[in-house]
Amino acid sequence: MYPGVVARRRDPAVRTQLIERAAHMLRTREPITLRSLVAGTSVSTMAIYTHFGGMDGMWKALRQEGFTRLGARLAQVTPSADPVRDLTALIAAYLGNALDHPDLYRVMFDANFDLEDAQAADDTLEYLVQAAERGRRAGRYRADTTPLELATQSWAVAHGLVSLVATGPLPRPTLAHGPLLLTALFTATGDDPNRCRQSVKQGWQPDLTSD
Amino acid sequence: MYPGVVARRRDPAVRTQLIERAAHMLRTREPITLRSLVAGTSVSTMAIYTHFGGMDGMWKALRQEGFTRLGARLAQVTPSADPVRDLTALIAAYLGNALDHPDLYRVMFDANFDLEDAQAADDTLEYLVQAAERGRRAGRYRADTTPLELATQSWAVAHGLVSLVATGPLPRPTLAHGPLLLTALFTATGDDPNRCRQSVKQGWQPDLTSD
DNA sequence: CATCTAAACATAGCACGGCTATGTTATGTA
DNA sequence: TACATAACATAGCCGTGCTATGTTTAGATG
Repeated sequence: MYPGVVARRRDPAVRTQLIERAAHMLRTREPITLRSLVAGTSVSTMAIYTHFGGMDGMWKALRQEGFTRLGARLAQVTPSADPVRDLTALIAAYLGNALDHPDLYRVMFDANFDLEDAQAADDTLEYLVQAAERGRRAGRYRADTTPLELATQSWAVAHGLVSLVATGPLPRPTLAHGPLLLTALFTATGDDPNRCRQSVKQGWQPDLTSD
Repeated sequence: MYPGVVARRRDPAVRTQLIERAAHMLRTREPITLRSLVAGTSVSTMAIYTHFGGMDGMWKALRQEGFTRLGARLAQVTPSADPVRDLTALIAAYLGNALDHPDLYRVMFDANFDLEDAQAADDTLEYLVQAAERGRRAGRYRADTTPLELATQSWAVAHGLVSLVATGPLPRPTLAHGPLLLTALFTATGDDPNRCRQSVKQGWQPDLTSD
């Protein structure tokens, strides 16, 4: 009788509000439960089910949000004429993000790593790949290492260091090993040692108060 | 009247049984809850409280167990005349352990990293420190890097790589970057490039079917 | 060996967690 | 304006960790 009839649309603002509140509760170390999350908002517990399908979906969306924020932070790194400096700066930004939001960082790598949009993780890696690609074109790396490989290796080093510090047993000064590790990696990939040290030194400014 | 009286002692076998069952449930992906853990055993839920003080204490003990197993695996690495080979072999064993028991590995680095005995984590690190120390004495490394620093750096690299593979988004073949990363690190610390490559190649045999 | 103490142990029930069933309301098309 | 549909509110279910309480048992003492 009314064939093309379409019902009430869900309000995207509710979804955003819930994710932002969850991120804030994570930051302030409040336990995030179905009821505590909706408490203080104008919506009921059912909102979590209509917008996320349950708490699992909410955590998934929160992981997604973490990658989005990381991507935004990496985007703030302005490319220069020195790709090695840039790649270092990207890694430093990665560390800064993890240190500023350790709980969110941990959530990002939780539970089977299922994201709503797996592309989001690839997109952040792409920042590193791009810098590596420019480094390869600039002749700073040997051709037998692909940009993706170098980006992945840089990521592994950064993740290992920062996760052991931000959510692990190592003390914060351990981060000072970052430049040495990156220099070791870049040099092993073909960059000139002295030039590499310079580039890494210039790029290594982990801004720990941005967001 | 009976001043020095001592009451019934708790049975250590119960504690061991519960931890082993928890480890097994972790391996078989069964959800570990207070009730599901004691189900199938002859003990009641109260046993978790007398032996661990609650589920938190049980997880803590399980983390401890993880480090104990890791230590046992590292102990299987027999030292040779080549300390760089040995350090590489230790890292390979570390990776093998994490890949064999990814869930236990994740638990080990969960939640504020509080262990029953913080020494256990240091003890496993000590294996790496010892190898690094022997490497320094053999003149393979410069004196401006302490054995603890080199061990920590090796750990960070290994942890970053294996956690992104075992419980993260990277595919398993990514582990093949291990030798390159270690060679880069050891070379940057002063080892001769060719000799280092040899040592790493000899040490890199991640036995993934032990335990 | 009998006795008494204290802790291990079992049982029952609490508060809170995620989730679902069901009723109500708002939205947008016809 | 009428109606179909899905967003939304409410209430209650089951499973969770935990605690209160009663019972049992190991073991030192005399």
